[in-house]
Amino acid sequence: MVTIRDVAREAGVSVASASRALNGHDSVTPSTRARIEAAAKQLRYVPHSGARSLTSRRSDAIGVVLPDLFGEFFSELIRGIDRVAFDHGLQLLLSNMHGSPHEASHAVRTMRGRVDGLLVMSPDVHRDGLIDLLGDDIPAVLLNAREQSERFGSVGIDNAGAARVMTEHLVECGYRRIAFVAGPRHNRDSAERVAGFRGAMAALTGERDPIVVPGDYSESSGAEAARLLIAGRVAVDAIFCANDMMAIGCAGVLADAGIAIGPTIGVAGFDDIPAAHYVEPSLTTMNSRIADMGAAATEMLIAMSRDGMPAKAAAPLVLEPQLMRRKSTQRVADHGPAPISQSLSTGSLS
Amino acid sequence: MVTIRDVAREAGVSVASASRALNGHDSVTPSTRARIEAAAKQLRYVPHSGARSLTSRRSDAIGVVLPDLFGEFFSELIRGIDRVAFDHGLQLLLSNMHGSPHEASHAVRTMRGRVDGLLVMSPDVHRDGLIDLLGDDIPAVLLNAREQSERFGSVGIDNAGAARVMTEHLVECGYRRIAFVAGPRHNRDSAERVAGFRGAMAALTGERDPIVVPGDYSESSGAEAARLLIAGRVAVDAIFCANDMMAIGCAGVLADAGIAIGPTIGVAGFDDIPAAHYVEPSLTTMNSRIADMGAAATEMLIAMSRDGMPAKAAAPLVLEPQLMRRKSTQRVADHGPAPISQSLSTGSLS
DNA sequence: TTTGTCGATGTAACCGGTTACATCGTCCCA
DNA sequence: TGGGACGATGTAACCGGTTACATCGACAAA
Repeated sequence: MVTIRDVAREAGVSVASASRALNGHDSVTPSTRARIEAAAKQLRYVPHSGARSLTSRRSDAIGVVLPDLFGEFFSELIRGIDRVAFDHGLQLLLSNMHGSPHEASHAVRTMRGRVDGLLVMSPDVHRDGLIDLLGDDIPAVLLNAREQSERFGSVGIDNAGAARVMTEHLVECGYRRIAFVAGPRHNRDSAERVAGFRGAMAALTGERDPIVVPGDYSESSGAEAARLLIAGRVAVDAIFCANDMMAIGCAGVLADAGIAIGPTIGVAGFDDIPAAHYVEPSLTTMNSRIADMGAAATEMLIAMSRDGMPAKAAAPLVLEPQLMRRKSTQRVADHGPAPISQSLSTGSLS
Repeated sequence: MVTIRDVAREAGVSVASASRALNGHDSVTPSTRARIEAAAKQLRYVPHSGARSLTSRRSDAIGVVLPDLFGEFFSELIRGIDRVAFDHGLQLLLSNMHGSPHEASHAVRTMRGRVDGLLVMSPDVHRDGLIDLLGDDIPAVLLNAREQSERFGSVGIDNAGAARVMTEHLVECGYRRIAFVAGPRHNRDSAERVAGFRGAMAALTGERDPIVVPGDYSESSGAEAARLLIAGRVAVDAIFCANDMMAIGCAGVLADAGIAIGPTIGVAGFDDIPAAHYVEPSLTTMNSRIADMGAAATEMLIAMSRDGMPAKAAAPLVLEPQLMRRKSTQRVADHGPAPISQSLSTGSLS
């Protein structure tokens, strides 16, 4: 491995001069600089960033600790984080805690000293024991956690508000007997969505105890919920699922049962994953703005580390999801663009 | 920031003893060890991994350099990489080169000294000038690149073979006049898929110059291709697209034109992104096994670094995509499960 | 009691950079 | 011609760990 001392020796100068020349400092004679650069090139010298960040006390990297690598959610989040991080020349050190508190603390520990800041998405920072692992010496932003603290930044989405917006939309469309399919029992997001739904139902329809079916965010649990409603002969004219995958599973079962989705029973999801756009009929849902959340959290982290330590966290940021109206809550069927004359296409294409 | 010297002072021992105790070495008296651990806990000491890896010459992290954060592709790849990396206790340092050779070399340079190995997905390592940045001192595995070298490992998928398999499937289904929609002009994967398609067509149908329409992997370019074929009154009974997004765009236009997808015109894609499963009719495609590719590359990288440097690369690995038969190439309509009696469902649900 | 051994602990060098401070030579001005 | 100022370069300390080697003390054997 070639070090800066090798370069210095080759160029016949001291390491200090080599360092200065390679970092573009001004107090170096053009000729020495040229000699040093030539030596570096010839030896294929590449600086050791680890060693550099030891003295400079900056790593130009931020750590990202995620509970799991959920499909859509994960990639959207990373995309948003990357967008901002890239603009600031930061790299991403990724850690998947695989849902285990032990792994979570391991991840945070090994990130110490190699990142300038931490983006942590943990269902529960207390339960995971992260709360005092996140020291005062490095800024941290919590994602989607309801942790109010002076020490951390925090970015999340307004689940309750979004559920209210969707419920209003359903009522506006004319649906009245609305059932909700919940996510995993201890999932905070899901609980907030249920609460928002309940509140809106009480306010809008007077129904104080609407039907809430349990689910677990999986497509199959959504299907199961639909079967349950059908088998129980429950009087329902719309189903609002706590996420899109369950809504898709739900819609599949309804369609197989010959029920017109939209006209007969409205179906709505939450998250706006790409598939929501592609299913037939397309799914009305709340866009969670996951990428925006990642981007906003990264901005906040950068701002915090600029302000110096111990960082004073900015006010928690809460993003409002957006309603995406699609066909699954449309009471009158939309037939789309008029088809090109059948005779023309069959005549020419087959 | 609390260092190991603080811990040592607090416990009344030397840094050497502190280091030994905290790393579980055996030559430490139980009582001293206890004193040191107590001090560490009290001071909330967390070791500085950057400093540690400077001496130990291991970082327990691997660098991942990607051309861009494509949606499905990216998340699948990361998932596969993470699966293996996690099993080996490795972290992932991610870099997005945003399609720019300059960024690519910057990424590789800054990773020097903070990772034990590199996973590089670069359209062209030569053009990007990465070829001699990837020194001999750190193992590297190239993803999806046709670079034959002793110095690097390499993992890719058999694009040509997969295109052949799909073409055979289409012919077996009874389609004869098959058009291909290509990806971006300089994309190597796309070129290989075209070549596989051409070869198979010549062998199976005798057609030496099948129609190949240009595209760019986007949904809209697939739609455009379909419009082109319709407008040109081209005699075609199946369309094979170089990726799924184009196939989805293509199918959309055909459906709007009133053409039955499957019975009248078969449509096939490539990659098997989740949406392929959800579109109606579901899309026949080749599963690229992206996650497997990431996992295999990571395994190879780990094996290389275990063998010591300069690493001798293993033989290049080429994965065979799998055919996913779905409805878009089904000549007879499949009506799915018999619907539950309409009277029952409407009677109970609305 | 002396000496040799061995285990626990301390000292200091080292990993590969950066940088404060010292040194040296040149040039300018009195 | 001598002294001061300044710019280029070198020396060495430092970042926070690890570890080879030295040291020290206790204990056993002679």
